Amino acid sequence: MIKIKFPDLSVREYAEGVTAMQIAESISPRLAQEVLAADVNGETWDLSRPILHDVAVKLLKWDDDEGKHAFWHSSAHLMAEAMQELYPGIKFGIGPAIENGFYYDVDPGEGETIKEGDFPAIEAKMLELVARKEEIKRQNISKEDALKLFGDRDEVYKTELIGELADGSITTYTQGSFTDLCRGPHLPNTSYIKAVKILSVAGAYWRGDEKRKQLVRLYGITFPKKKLLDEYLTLLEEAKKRDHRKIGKELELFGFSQAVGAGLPLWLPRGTQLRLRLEDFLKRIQKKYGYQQVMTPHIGGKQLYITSGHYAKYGKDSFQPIHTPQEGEEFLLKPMNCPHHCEIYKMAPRSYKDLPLRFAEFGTVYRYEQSGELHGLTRVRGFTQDDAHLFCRPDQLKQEFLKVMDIIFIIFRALDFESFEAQISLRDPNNKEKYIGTDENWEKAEAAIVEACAEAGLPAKVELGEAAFYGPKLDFMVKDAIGRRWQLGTIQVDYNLPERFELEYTGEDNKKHRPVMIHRAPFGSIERFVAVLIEHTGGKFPLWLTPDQVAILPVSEKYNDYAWKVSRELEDKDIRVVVDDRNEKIGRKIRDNELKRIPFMLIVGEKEAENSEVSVRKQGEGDKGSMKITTFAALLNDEVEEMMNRWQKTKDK
RNA sequence: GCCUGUGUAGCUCAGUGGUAGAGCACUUCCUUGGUAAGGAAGAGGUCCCGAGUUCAACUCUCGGCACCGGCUCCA
Repeated sequence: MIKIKFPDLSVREYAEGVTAMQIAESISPRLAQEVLAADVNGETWDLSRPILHDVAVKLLKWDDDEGKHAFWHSSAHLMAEAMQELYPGIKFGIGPAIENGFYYDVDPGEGETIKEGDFPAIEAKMLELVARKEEIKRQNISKEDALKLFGDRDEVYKTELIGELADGSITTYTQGSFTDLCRGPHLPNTSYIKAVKILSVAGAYWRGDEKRKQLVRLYGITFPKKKLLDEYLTLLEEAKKRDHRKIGKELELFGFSQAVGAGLPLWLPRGTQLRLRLEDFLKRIQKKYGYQQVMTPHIGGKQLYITSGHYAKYGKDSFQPIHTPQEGEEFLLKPMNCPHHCEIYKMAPRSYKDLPLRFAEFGTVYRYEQSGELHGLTRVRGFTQDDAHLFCRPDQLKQEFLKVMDIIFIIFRALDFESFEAQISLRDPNNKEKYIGTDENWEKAEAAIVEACAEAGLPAKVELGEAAFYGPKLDFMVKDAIGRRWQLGTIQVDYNLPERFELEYTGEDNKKHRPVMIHRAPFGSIERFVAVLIEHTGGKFPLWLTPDQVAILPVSEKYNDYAWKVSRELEDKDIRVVVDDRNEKIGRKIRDNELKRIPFMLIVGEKEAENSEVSVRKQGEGDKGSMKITTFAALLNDEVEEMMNRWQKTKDK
């Protein structure tokens, strides 16, 4: 007998070799129906894998991420099996579960491809295999057998993967006629999968390497109930309505013109108003934090970028130099502001007493992005960084870094950006030639970031190889409407550019010292920030308004007639806030009436309540979304102090 | 840059080998405080661009561009 411990710490005895499925059956038939996989001592196992020792077991269901993961991983195999039947000679790459669903990379053979029109046939075949209720069997095999098994079938991608695995650690999973190299875990059989949907097809390089063969990647999703699939598809539809490109067009915030060029946004009057509001907001915060505004030109001499190292790194992949007609000089459209700010630093001899110096600029930069990369406002070729460069003494570094973090948190808090992820981006230690500077400088810079995060109590994920070529970064990632992650705020520690630009200050000891540089942009780029902001609020974010465009009308049953009159008197206003005193009916009446005469209006719940929300609605359309009235009012009136206090309160908690 | 897909009125989209439609929006007039109202008239399109096939192309073929979903990249 062996002892099985459960999450509630209870312990039961079972015969040696018991499976998680048998355990589930012993608890309840319902559980046995719902369980998908099992957590065995922290590892996810198949339900049918015999348990031989005393262990802690947690039975995983659809609601557990690991349960979903097993479900979707098996679904990937199911799709592969279907394709194997439909496309003889197809070769398989990898097919993992992902955040929402799964994909499989396949090579359909020379000149062959799989198109959107083929999806229904694959889906039908998958459901056919589901109906067969094929058992999914796990097997341990030797490396030699694995190489032979997949080699015989000419599965070149699989054999490449097997070649890198250690003998003894190789497992395969088989269902019907399909066998895959796989670590698992998987569902007991294919019949768990009740609803399938192939979502999209894309090209994907084998092992993510641009120089290797491009495979066909099919994305799909499956569910244990048909209803869940419908709900998911509805959710996707809803998310698409929050797309910043759609809302940006509807609300006339920004646009693109083919004549101007791809990836070069045009800010329309309303969008510009919104953008200026955000810029002003940040400027006011920065003023309180001792920043000085500077301004630099949109081009810079080529030598500037040779000095910084950017030319060697990105010169070929940038907009090419601009030449003067007579002198043959070369200028680059500036892809970043750092070199210009370094030159500002050098305009005067600096003393240790002058530091830190904080130069801020809303600097518009131009980067050549591959055509396929462009995406709304989130990835463009011309954008404005809310940039600043801090030059400080080494002993001031951590304190300055923490203060920058504060600024980012004030902004995120003010705009209700609760769900961000912090990422520490370090260099790839196996690929040091991609970076400039000495190991010593890198170690110092990386340690500074890690320490600052620890001190601020900020949980951050560490990613190797994601650093800038001149220094490590702390990045703040936020998801868009359909779950894509975008980098917004960034703070970078840099010991290298000060060296390259030979920046100095005179120390207390009357000797020359090298300052440390912090690059930082809380929004990242204003374009991207606005995009994500729109998607988070569903565009219910009427910050393009100026205070004189807004009227606040108190509305309740007894104010009905009054509101009616006032709304007529205020016809020249672009927008007004209706404070709906908890009377939804009246609110709706006024709202609809208003819509006849004004382009936008805001509907508010209780005026004083902290959680009260405003929403914006365009004539002829439904509600677009909402934001907290307090946030709205504070931003509208540039109440920076208020925003800073709100963050301080959060921090104190 | 690479692999699917899309590109028709301001917006959302339908459509055909014989040179274009709907709804909403827009303009004018009438009607109307209870409500994104109703009625009448009207304006608006080198059907993304270029080449080819054809008596004839918005429609078919090829090339380009832009956009969408991914891959790669992202200072």
